[in-house]
Amino acid sequence: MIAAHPRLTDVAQAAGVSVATASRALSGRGSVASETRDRVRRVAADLDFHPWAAGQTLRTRSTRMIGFIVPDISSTFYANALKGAQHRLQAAGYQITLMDTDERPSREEAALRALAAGRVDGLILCSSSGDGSAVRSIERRFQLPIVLFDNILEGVGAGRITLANEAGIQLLVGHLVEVHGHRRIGYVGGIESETSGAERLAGYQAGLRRHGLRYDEGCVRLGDWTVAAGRGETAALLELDDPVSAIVYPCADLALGGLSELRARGVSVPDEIAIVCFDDTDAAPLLDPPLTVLARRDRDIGALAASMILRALVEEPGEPMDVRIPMELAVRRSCGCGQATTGGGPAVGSHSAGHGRAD
Amino acid sequence: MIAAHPRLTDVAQAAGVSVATASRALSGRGSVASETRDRVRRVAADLDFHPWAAGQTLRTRSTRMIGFIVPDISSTFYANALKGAQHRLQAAGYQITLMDTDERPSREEAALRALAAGRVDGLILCSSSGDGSAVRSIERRFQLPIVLFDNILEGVGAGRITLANEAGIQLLVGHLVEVHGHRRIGYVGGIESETSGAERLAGYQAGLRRHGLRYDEGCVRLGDWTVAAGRGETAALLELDDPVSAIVYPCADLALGGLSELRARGVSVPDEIAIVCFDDTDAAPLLDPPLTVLARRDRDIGALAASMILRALVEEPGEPMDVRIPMELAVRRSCGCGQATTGGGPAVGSHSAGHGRAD
DNA sequence: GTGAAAGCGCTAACAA
DNA sequence: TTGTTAGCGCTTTCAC
Repeated sequence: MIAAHPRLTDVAQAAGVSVATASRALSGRGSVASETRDRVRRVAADLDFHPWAAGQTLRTRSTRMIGFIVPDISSTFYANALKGAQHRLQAAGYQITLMDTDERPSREEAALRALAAGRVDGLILCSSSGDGSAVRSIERRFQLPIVLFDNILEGVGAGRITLANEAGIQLLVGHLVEVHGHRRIGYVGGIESETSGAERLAGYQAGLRRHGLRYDEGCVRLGDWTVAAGRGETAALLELDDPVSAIVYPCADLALGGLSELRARGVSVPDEIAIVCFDDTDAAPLLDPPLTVLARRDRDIGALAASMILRALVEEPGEPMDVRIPMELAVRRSCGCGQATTGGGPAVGSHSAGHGRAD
Repeated sequence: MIAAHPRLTDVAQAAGVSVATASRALSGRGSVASETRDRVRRVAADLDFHPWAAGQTLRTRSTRMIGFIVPDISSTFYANALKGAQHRLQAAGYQITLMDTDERPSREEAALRALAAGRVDGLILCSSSGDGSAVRSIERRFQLPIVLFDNILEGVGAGRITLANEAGIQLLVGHLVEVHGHRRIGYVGGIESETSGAERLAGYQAGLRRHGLRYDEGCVRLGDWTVAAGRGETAALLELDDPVSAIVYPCADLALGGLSELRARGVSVPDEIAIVCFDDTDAAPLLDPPLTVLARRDRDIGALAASMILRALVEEPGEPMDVRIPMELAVRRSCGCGQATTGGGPAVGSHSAGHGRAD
């Protein structure tokens, strides 16, 4: 229930003009005598008038809302991306309606439908589904600009932003091989329902190939993208007859679980087993040992998604813009590097992967 | 820009009824012949009709949106609370507009004004401001139900939820004194602009008092609520002539910074200095040593806030409901306890503090 | 049980 | 430059 606040008619009346003039005076569109405009604005300020969104939306067909759909807002990557996006959108007069899908494709689709039905002007979608058909139909149906973020779906999106998943993992594998001489490297990943998971696994394979190492299916364990799975799959990897000397984790939770399992078993990291991780987090430099990861600027990435949406909102639907976010090595100690910083600021290495724009 | 989807008139026309009947058939309010109702609903489904929010809002004065204002959504506490709140609100047909204020009171006020102007039906506010006057004026002005969450502001709020800050910290201090025999305990906190910070500091003081320990101002360091400040203030604490043997941290970031500083200086935790922390996080059990903290059910707390808002939305504005969330010890190793789990599930101790409801 | 019509607050086309 | 007016999509009286 929304209660009485001053309406445009109240402002108009108090200023002794018509609502049309009041509207023009406040919006700046159309011509108004500067004297009148000032008077109307003064009155509006006195009355603490704010135009009622529903009226504007009904008339202009714009909600000034952008939907942001994420699998899990408690992931720092999405949270920081959201902050970056919000910052930019707010500057452009937009607000964010957030939907957390708990990684469930069914909820994602429900979120999509709920928002598409006139609640938002555009959508930033971090899909956790592998199936783009729902998105495609909604994009067509509602002619709604959708920016795909983190995970790509085939044939959809007014813009797409992805991390350099494959190149990033190759960077990690390369570091393990070239700097530390590992020859048998394991991979504990999540089941790849979406592109980013698949690309990371592909990066692992390509990394091995590039360094002339044999790809052994037994060294790859895929489960959920959770701490618990990280623990379990790492345990499974340790049972191997011919054990690995290093493990690559494509996400923070898996690495946390893996590290916990290794510690529980008394396996020394990085002396007995080295580990590296795709995601950086606040805690990563403070773990024991500090985690070697890939660094990126989460907030900027979110801001970029926001810019893409804003662009799609004003421009004709041209070619979808495809951006790959490059990754950089943040070398710490879990890879075996000796005297790297234990502090917070990621010690960013000199290698970098990915390129600014593809397509 | 929102594009053409079917309107209620389209549904009505296709079903051969008036818009009024179509509206009644779909909403279930008013009487419609069951045959007619079924026909209309079938047609609506065929057309994939979704009522356009702005029209409903304009007419009913309800947006079915709840604003959620947080200082920092990348904090897992707020993120999980949001998830809990969203879950409950969605079930009641509401969505969430999120505003992250980056801990800036000016942004908080801007968020408040932006949302109050007809964009939301109610507000869940995690304030980072100590001043309730802006909130009070908005609450009055717009007659908007506001649930205060985590931080309390004087004389405002249709409902208030706080953690048992004081009792929780006392639990931590009590554990350090009773179980581990510490007599000189430091506190590295944030500058208390809001109630929860002040209550935690008060809990520290009360904890000392209860155990007959002298309160020494020199053992208390207050800075920002950040990792960097945790590092700096911990360093300052270590410079003391008469050093402390344990440190209490009232939030996760401060503890992370503190732990990092201690490690950098080669101070062994918990042998030389024991530490405990108010906040639990995913990483806490995986740090070295695993952090002894207070456990709580973040999602449930968010769901509770949502319930309060929903209640305020339907009921007359009765007495504001005041709830304190009790805290429990999750004993790990940073306090000096020996063989506690290193794994993920918090090893919840038997003590608990706080009570279900105050007022 | 159903339809006609009014009106929520706002903007924009048109007239003056 | 300003006012009059229509109408966005929906719900809800009020007649029938």
